[in-house]
Amino acid sequence: MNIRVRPDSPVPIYEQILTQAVFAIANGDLPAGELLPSVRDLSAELVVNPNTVVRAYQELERLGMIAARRGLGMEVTAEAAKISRDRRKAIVLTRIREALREAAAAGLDADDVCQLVTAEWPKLNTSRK
Amino acid sequence: MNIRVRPDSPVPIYEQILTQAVFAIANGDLPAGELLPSVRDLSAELVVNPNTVVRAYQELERLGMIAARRGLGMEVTAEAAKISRDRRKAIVLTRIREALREAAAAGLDADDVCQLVTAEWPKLNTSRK
Amino acid sequence: MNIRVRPDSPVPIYEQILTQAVFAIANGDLPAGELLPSVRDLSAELVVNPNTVVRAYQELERLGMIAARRGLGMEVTAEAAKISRDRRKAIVLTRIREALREAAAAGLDADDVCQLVTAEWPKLNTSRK
Amino acid sequence: MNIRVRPDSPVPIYEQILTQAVFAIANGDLPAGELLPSVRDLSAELVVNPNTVVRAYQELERLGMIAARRGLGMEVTAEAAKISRDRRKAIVLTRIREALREAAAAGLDADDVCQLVTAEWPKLNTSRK
DNA sequence: GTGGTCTAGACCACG
DNA sequence: GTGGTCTAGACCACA
Repeated sequence: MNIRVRPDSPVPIYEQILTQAVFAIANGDLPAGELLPSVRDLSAELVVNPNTVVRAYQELERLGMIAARRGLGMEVTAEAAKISRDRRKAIVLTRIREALREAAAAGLDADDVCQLVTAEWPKLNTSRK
Repeated sequence: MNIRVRPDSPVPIYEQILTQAVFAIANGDLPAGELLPSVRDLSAELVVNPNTVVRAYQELERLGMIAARRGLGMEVTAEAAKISRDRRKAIVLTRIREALREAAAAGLDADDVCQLVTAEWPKLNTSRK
Repeated sequence: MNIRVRPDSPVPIYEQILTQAVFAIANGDLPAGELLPSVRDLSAELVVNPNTVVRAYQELERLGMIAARRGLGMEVTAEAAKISRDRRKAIVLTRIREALREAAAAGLDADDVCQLVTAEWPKLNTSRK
Repeated sequence: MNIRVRPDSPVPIYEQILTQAVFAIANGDLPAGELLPSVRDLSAELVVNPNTVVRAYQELERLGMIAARRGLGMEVTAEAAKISRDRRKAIVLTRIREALREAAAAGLDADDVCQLVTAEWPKLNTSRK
């Protein structure tokens, strides 16, 4: 899964796991039918309490992206890819709206923001190719 | 002050007050020497716990933007304008960077984001004219 | 709230709390704007671990029936009544479908089931008036 | 045996096998003296863990409906027909009582439920003709 | 005071 | 082995 967790981040660990799993599914790294790493394995790998992983998995299950196969583990569902892409889009839209609201309150206009965006973009060290 | 608080926002109420005060000072709405409304008055106006206002004021004091005038109240300092503009810039930059990081993780590029910005901008119902 | 929990029931405690809260809201016992008992109070009253109550509350929050008021507690939302009634209906439909499927597998027909229903109904000691 | 298993059902797989075996015996599809399919064969046919079939068979044995014939397999007992009919009745009654209890809690009355039953019945895609 | 998160460790049903 | 539930108790931010 290649999930990495920053325990000192303000964003909850279970949410970090959740988000990275959503993106992994959206990217096709976790195809439908694949079994997720077991709660115990992943918690050991991330050096995190099993319950924290459980919570992330439960959220994924609630979103319909994974389903429990009793005695086997959690399986990526057929609809997971679509759901994950929708959710990813929603996450981005929400964050951008929040940022815009604050930018507007700061007295910036749309052009200012676009300039900021194009200026800041290259500074991001993302995993994009 | 014309501060408006959204109690159901994910951002803490004290931080909403803080941010709007910073912006008000940066815009010149609160010139140096001006007295802030008393904790009691503002908390009553915002229908908010007085402790919440106290915390916002403490933060402003810590930032050097207001100072206590014994027996009178909290006064906007001479350096407040400069400090507030720096901080305003930092706040907006931070938020935008966060949004960009997630947008990049979702596979968008700079153009996509600018399109989003210009599309979303008019939908904001801010207090700007 | 008048919630009662049977710790030895096969249905999870958090789900018992959840279901009874849903019904309480649907019945109007918990009007919109009302604050739920605090996690600590309810857990003490039910002689149950606070986390168990937390889980039930989180589920209610996810359903949009309650919302956290920071520092105050959990508040019944305006839409809670409608949501709870919908959910209550869905719960009943699901259970009846499951029972019917088994009844059909047992070789009963619709008339047999209706006879069973009218025969069993008076034996229920419910809280209905 | 014509047993069909739904792995994603909330009811445990071993219990699905058990119930359907009980019903098969009650219907006379499995007369006394008949040999059940071997654990190995049935688990292969149902694409299910052999231990799951073992557990279902153990339960049937515990109920006195089948008995081990050393070297041959599991045989339907003489008393199986009577036992199975009693149990079938109990199973259906239990499920219906559970559904009724919830329907009552939701404020429905006996007529409402009967209407639901006759409305839902044709929608079942059972193996019945 | 409130809820939110996390850890540690237990027991259970299921396969 | 798997996940599901529960307990006990800790620390934090917020009001």
